[in-house]
Amino acid sequence: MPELPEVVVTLRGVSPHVIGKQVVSVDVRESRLRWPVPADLSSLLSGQTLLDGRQRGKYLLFRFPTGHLMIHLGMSGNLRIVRDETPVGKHDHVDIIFGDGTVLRYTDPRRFGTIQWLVGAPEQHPLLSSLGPEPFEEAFTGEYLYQASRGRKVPIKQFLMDNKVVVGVGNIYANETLFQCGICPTLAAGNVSRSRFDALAIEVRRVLASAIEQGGTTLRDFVGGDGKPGYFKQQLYVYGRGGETCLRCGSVLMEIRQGQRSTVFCPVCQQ
DNA sequence: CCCAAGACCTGGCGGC
DNA sequence: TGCCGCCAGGTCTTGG
Repeated sequence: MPELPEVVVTLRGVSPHVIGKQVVSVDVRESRLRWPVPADLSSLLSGQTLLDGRQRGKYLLFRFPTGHLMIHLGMSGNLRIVRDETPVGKHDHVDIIFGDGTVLRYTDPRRFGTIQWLVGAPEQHPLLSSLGPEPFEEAFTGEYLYQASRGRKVPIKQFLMDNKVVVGVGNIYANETLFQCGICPTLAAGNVSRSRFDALAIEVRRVLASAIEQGGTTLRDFVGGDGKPGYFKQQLYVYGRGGETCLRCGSVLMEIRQGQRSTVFCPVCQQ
């Protein structure tokens, strides 16, 4: 599933094809996503012009004159551009059809994603109101992480994946950034030093930016808005490599479970 | 408030 | 080839 880089790649891929265009209809073939897709989505959107698209954490926000279409891709979702005659696959749940025959198609086998219609300021929506800073925002600094972590006993890896702390860092990139910084993922967040948080903030930005440049990470089904997979997988140092050797020191990488997610780290490089 | 675990889904893979 | 258990990019909800 998409973490922040995949969401950004998706947004950049689809935007040029749909912004400024008018919706003629919406086809909802399966409304049972994480929450039901609004039954009247077609009548809400039809006739409206898509003004712009942006991203908040892993949420995509498409602005229309009367509100925002908010889309989350869950674990297995993707959004891409097809034509109105493109054959429909089993998990192609929603089509947003524009006047020139362009279709923004939402696909999601596991249906953990969501599509909602927001009226008013998106930041005030319950799903967005308590999100932490964007990793590329100025507010995201080592000092911020240090302050936010005081007194916290959660392992640093889970702290980094907490959307109230910072948005966009999921399981792949949490594993990768901690490796790059040489920080053991099981350390209590509250015990991590200020200088290590400085390095971590820098590394989170660097890893995410690099993944975006590579078109994201494709494990099996992620494709960007242009239908192409991402190539960051070739640059993963630890994720998916438990039991293999560390690319830095040659030790055997350990794999453990933290919060029901797999963590892979080098017991020598990360302490 | 903090933290851990359960819940929601489908599909791919390894093992037998 | 078939079935079974386990695993997967997220995050809300519940319970202690």
